Amino acid sequence: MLDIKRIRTNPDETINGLKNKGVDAEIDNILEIDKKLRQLENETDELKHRRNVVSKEISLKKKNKKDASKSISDMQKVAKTIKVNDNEIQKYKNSLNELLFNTPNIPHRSAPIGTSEKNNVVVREIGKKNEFNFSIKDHIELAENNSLIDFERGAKIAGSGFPLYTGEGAKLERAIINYMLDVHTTEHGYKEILPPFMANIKSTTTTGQLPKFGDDMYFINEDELYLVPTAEVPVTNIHQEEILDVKDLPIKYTAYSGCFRREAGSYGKDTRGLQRIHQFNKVELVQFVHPDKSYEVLEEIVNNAETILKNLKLPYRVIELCTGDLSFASSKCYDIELWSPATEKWLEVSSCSNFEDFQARRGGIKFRENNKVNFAHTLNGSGVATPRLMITLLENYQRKDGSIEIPEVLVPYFGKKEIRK
RNA sequence: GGAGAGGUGGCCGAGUUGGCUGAAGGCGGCUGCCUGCUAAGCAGUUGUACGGGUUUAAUGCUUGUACCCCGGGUUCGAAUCCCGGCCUCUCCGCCA
Repeated sequence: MLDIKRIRTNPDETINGLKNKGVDAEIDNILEIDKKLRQLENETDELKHRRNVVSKEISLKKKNKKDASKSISDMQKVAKTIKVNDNEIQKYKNSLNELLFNTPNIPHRSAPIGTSEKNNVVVREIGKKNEFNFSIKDHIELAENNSLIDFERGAKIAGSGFPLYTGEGAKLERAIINYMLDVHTTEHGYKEILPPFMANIKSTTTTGQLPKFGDDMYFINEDELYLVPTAEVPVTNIHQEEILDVKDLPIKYTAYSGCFRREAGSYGKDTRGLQRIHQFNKVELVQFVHPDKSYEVLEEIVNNAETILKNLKLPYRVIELCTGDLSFASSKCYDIELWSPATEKWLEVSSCSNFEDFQARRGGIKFRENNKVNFAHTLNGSGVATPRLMITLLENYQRKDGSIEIPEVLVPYFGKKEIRK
């Protein structure tokens, strides 16, 4: 959520920033409601002040056995006006909030200006694309030939987009998750979290999925709970409505979670195999930081995710998203993409964002420094999501005979050096 | 799912015949005094949000309103009374 005071004092900054994101914000409307709201609040505060004063007088009069009926009848009228005004104020507040909660974050000055992913910038490309001297198979064939994933039975159980990992496939998935968590906790200093896989309306509003993107999530009607689309949601909300001590910053959490996404409206896109699925596993990195540090920390988070890919010796590249491609809540974002040799495409496995105080305002995540309270900055990044990692791992580590080599760092976790049928 | 208890400031904990309680008391925190250092002691101070006025380079000062789980209601006036909801705990049932 944007700071209403900032919009008030510098509306052009907001308008231009949002324009870069491709959004026509209703700033005029926001300012008008804000003005009316404050005016009415002032009037009503004065009435309430009078009521408080006179009520004390009434109390005294009664104590001294004096007649208070005139004051009481006066205050009856005042009370009525207050009630009417309070209702009106609530209406203004509701519409102001609706506007503010639906207004996206402003891009950071350093984000490249552009309208679509075509304007994204490749920051660096690491690792060499493998050269194969045989005709390679794609991940689906590799997974099915080696009995790692049973897509058909997964679909039987829950529908397409719900892969069923079996045998060594299940074990490899688990090895990857464990490996990533270990690196982030022991080498990068994150505290491990295993969060709830469902979150309520307030929590999903904090991170920005609600109110606009509710349709992307699975919703349990009876309990008013969303299945988490990412661990970002539960983990960012750990400190919802808290005032942290500046000494405790930065707070660094890493969390494994299942991720559930309806992917509505993307039928027909990347539907084969693991590319775009409804349930997947991800290890997430979340940090709560001092506002002065958040852009430094964004680079740190990208590096943390890259470490995993470097150690796995998979070729990847880092993309800086242009303003038009930034998500609703983020000010600046890097994507990391892995190279899939079978499809000859780059596949996104991580998205690292700085939200500045956007989520913190929605969720009331603050910190105290020198007796002053301020909003923290929140960031997160995938470290990383498993499905496309699995795709590129299988494809890059396949051998001519159809077997799959296990990357060195995963061997202790997987227990074997190769998968061979 | 059934029965009961309860939700007060950073924490503990008073306050439920409605008014003088933003909230006693204690702990913790901060400031000053004291002290060779530490501890103890003494004095003061100590919530958040949103406004108004004044002021500064940053800041500060002052004033108002709201907040005792959330939302309604009664009343001139509610932490205190009434209704609805949420959450926590205990017991029973069910269950991985």
